[in-house]
Amino acid sequence: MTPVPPAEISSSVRENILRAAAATLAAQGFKKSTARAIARTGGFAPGVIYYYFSNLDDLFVATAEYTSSDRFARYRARTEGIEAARDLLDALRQLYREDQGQGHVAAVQELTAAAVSSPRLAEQVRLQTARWQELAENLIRTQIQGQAFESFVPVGALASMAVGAYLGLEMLSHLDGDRSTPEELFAAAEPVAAMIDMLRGQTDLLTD
Amino acid sequence: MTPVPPAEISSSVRENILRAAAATLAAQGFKKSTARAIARTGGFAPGVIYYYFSNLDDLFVATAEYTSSDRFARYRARTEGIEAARDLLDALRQLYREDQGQGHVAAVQELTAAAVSSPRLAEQVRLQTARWQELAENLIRTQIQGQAFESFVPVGALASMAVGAYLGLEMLSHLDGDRSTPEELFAAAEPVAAMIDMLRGQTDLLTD
DNA sequence: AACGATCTTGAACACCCGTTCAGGTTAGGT
DNA sequence: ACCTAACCTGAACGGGTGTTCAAGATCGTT
Repeated sequence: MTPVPPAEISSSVRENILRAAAATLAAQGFKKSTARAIARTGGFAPGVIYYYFSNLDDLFVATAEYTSSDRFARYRARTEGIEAARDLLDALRQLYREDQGQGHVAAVQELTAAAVSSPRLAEQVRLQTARWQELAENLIRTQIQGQAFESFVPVGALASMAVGAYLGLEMLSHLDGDRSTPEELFAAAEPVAAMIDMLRGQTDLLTD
Repeated sequence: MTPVPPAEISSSVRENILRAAAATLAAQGFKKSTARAIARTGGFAPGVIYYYFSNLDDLFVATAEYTSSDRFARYRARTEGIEAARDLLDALRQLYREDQGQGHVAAVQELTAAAVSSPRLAEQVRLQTARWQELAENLIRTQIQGQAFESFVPVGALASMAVGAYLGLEMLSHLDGDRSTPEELFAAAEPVAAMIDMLRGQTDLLTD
């Protein structure tokens, strides 16, 4: 009777459910992501969800973790240690391109909106957001290290802004049904990156 | 039999429904914003919704227009013509404070997420977003007018970024249940504003 | 005072929801 | 061959959904 799976052990089925949940969220939105809809997407019976998760809320919390961690790991690995702002920008542009159409971006957005009515989900989304915030802070710190303006930059706040801009960018792009490329936005960041690289080492430009 | 109200004429009831819809969206999220829930919030019978709107989708499209236009008008009036970057920042900070807790911000967010499954709603949200984008472009253009770097600035892309950051900021703040103030983010923008004001008129700083 | 147009109500309709669970399937140990 | 534990199925349950509509309320005009 409703046995909990032995945790740890197995299972690709669990992951299959998570993928189906993410895909359904991205394609249909939170309201239409019913147990039946998710099951249809994944090609399994609705009942199986309740073998691996105790209820739908549980599934969505797990989905928030799944869709973000996956992506986070790749972002961290591919940006850590990059020193030139130009290279960092290119890396981000490339990562963004790869994620487009994967559906995880849209899923996160739906889950964020859904968080109003689920404290557990809200907590999970906050947690994931904090990880991104920290990653952004590290990237910014690497960029400005040794710059003349290093001590002027409010890193935490700037990181919040960057994360916000990134989320907003995805939001807007998703609104279009992913019709618009974010290429122009990355292009806009290019002069900034160039300026940062140019200033590197010039220590007395803003001390006046 | 289901007569359409003579348009134009009347009605504060219609607005009352829109307010109730926005409030319910903000407090309960899109999924729980049912006809009955909205009616309970507004203190009217569920049936009345269908006298003023042809269905719930219609109501949400109208709500997207209502919550954004209201706010947009105030933003435009209170920022147009401001020349000093510092003053603009203060105006935005003040406007943001006033809107906090009004619920319109959260409502827009819910509607944006809901747009995946409603083409008409998606179209309306896109339309409102375009208006904000245009406002941002005008503000930026005013700020950089006559600056040394005027010709370097990709105004359109920068405006997209600003709108994205603003949306993202609201998203993050809403996630907290509005526990966190965005004060620190505005603080982060202060050095930037100061720099813009400082550079005003110095025409040959970046021509190298 | 009576009327018609306008507005409001809430019970009723068919339908879909999250969740359960008795039963079926599978696979490995003996 | 048989047993057992794990896994999977989908019909069935009570309850909530969007929407309709007959009936009632309201009110300016006559």
